[in-house]
Amino acid sequence: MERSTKQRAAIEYTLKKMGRPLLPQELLTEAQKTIPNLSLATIYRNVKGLISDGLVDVVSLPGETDRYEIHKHHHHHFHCHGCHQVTDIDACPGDLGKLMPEGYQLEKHEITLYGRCPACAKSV
Amino acid sequence: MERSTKQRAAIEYTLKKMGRPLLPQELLTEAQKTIPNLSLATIYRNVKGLISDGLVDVVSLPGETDRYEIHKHHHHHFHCHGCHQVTDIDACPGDLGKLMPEGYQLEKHEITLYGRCPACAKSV
DNA sequence: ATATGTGCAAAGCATTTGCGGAGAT
DNA sequence: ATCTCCGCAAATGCTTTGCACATAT
Repeated sequence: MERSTKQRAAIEYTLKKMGRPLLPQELLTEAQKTIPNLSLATIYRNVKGLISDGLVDVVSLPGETDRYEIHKHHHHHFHCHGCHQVTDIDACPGDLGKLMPEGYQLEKHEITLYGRCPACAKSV
Repeated sequence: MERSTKQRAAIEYTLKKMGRPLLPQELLTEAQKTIPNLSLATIYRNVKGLISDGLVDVVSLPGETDRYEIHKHHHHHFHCHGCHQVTDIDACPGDLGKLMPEGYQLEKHEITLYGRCPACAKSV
């Protein structure tokens, strides 16, 4: 049975407040503003629980440490080559079932876009 | 300047022969059939070099160790929830530029499809 | 001959786990 | 009172690195 602790509440609140994918360390630093001696292990344990509950999603990019963000409606991600920041993309090309080979069942999909954000596009 | 060693050749050859994303350990085991005392460190060092040369691509899936595969024409991946095997998808929805917010520059994209392969679809 | 690549073992990180104590029910 | 959760520190697993030797050029 799941208990509600102030740690769990602070972690969920922080993810909700920030609204973008956060690294475990970013999440820790931010949540420590509320609970000073919060530990990284607790971040990991609670995030795992929040993911099981469908409240949080993992954002995993090649060569990058996994980030976590509060669950939103279906969306995708943009990863800037310049500043490495991850941005939500609230659009989707839709039906990808037509890409599937015969016999394969499609359950979900993820799209990651790479490039440069407006700020980094200028400084090239 | 890059040298051509038998280790590098064996690693490239193995990736080419297998034709699917391989875990470092799988790649090591397979390439050791040619070079028995090949080390994992050499796998990593050479794979990194092959990636820089554009000969190999990283296939990164959430919660999974990165896999490596020989560079092919543009394609995507399907990840089976049942057997965890990764399959190439030789199709692409094309122009995703329309998903981009104003001012963002799109350089490339990756699509990962999740579901069940024919074998695993039956056994549910 | 020389500089780069290799194997081995140790070091680095991100993440997980064991444990005694704190806190929720 | 009980059982789960927390903080801390140690452990784990993947990847990188330092070093002495081997090898391609």
